[in-house]
Amino acid sequence: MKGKIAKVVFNLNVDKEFDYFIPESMDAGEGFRVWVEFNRSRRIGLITKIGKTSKFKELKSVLEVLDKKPTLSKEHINFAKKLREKYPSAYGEFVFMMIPEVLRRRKKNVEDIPGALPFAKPKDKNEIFLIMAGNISERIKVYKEKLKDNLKKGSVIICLPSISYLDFIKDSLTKEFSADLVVFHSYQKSKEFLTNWIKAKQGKKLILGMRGALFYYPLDLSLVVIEEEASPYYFHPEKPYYVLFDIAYLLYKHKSIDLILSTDYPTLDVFKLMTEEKLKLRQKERKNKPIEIVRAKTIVYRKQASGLNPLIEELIRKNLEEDKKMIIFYNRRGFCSIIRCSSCGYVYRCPRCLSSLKLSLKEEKAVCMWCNYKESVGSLCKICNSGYITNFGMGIEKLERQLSRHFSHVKINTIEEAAPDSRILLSTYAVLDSPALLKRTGVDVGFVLDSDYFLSRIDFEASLRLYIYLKRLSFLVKEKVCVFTLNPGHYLWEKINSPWREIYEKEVYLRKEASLPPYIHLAKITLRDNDKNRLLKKVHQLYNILSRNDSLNVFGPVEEIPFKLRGKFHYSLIVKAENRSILRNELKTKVEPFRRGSVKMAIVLK
DNA sequence: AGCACGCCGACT
DNA sequence: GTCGGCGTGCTC
Repeated sequence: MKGKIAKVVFNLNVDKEFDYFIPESMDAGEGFRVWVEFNRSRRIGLITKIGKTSKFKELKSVLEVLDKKPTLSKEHINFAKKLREKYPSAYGEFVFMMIPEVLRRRKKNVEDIPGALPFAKPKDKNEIFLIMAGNISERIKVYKEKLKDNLKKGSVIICLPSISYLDFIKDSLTKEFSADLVVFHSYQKSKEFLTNWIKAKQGKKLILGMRGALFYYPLDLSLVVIEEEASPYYFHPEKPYYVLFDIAYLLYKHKSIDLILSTDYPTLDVFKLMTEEKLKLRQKERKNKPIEIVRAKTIVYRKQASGLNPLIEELIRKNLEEDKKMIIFYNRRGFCSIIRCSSCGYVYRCPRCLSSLKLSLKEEKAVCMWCNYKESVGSLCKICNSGYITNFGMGIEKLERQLSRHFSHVKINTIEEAAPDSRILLSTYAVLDSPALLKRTGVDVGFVLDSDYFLSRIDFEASLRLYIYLKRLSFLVKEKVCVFTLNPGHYLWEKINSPWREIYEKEVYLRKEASLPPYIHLAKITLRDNDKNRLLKKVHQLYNILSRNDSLNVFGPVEEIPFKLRGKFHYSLIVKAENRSILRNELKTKVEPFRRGSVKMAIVLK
């Protein structure tokens, strides 16, 4: 067929362009959204290309052109194509990632989409910087000048791990920058988001957003900053999967932008880039306080009596005498780990997650730590009605109570309830993911009671994560950190107070020896479904399909933690490959077609 | 993503 | 026989 032919993509898991005939009367080109008939229904497509011929004999006509000016520029369409080549998702899915939600689905005309900006002039030289300092304010000081320079030339995007960082960074930047600020986040109303998107297109903007913001980059983009570069939020496990750093790196390569990775401690991948001299390090001196490793025979409990470990008790007493303020880390929320009837043995479990419920004293209820299901617990068993409900295991609320008994003259609280006169605070590790709260409360000494919680996990990233947590803590305390461990021979402890590079070098060496990222590529595929047998059948099928490829190493299936969440069971397969494009092709051709029926899938790429 | 088509086991 | 779940293929 001949005439003016539009190559159209859809927001579907179909990695193809479809040809449509553009009637003479219509004005449409690359980047325009169109309303077309597709497989017995009507939907929005986006024109990626205009052609003169099609190998199809009968083409359907474009029903309506939805834009007066292109929604996406040619550059954006090409960028979607690059992403398609890198990741297993479809062309159209990436194309539609780049336009706001309102323009994706509804048949909605937008009158005032401004025309595309001209291409930004490629820079003569562009660079990657790794900025390392203990907190965001310090890091902003380091890259502030770079930010100003780049804003003179074009737009800058700062990516944040989560919305909790937004207000802080907005405040600290607006004081210093007169540039127009645009904020993107997924809680914005669609109309507001669209307005911001249009505003960002006009150029020379300072754009703040989460991981998704990079997909909406303006054509004059000059610099991308990734704040908290090591945050797990930057690995997007749902469709379309991507790793934020990869996308920023693609922009660095093909668009010649500058890239700033800002963090207290980097991912191992970024460290590897550093050793290969592919980036420049700007490091601010940090005064980390010493970390002491204390060998413990039992943690928290004394073997027999239900009392505190005498070692810990003694340390706390000593520090109280010296008028020190302390924080104690113990990674179990709630009061206990199991609630059981001592008469019939019934254990309170979450009906949706299969996990045992924990007692929460504040709410006087049994709570599921995974899905927040709550249930009242009386003093009598709800099954046999004959008695004693007892609880087992240690949670921070129980620890708080025990400490209060031992040291009744001082104020002891969890960190969320910290008061100015609290002498001992209790916390889980979660607070170290955004340590602002900890910084505000200010403590002298930190105790880490269950470091082994991390070291015993079958997770190749767990020990580096523990290292980062401990270092963060040692940066925030005024005096020192005491870490209790049952495992004093662990390699982490040898160099815990050495310069950070040494532990990273050791970790890199171990990863190389064990064939783990960043030396190989890894995908963790998690399947979920409410029918356990159907799910198991599926996951074994997938295992068999993937095992046939000799260039892949497939492990599993393993039960995820939590195994059952909100009624859905979770199984994972780990796939390792030396070659990234082989892995990508297998995910695209073997794993993606598997995404059918009720079984749902998430993939984390490393 | 939807939707049709076709295969196979269950059941009035 | 025929109803329905589910695997497979297709959409310009």
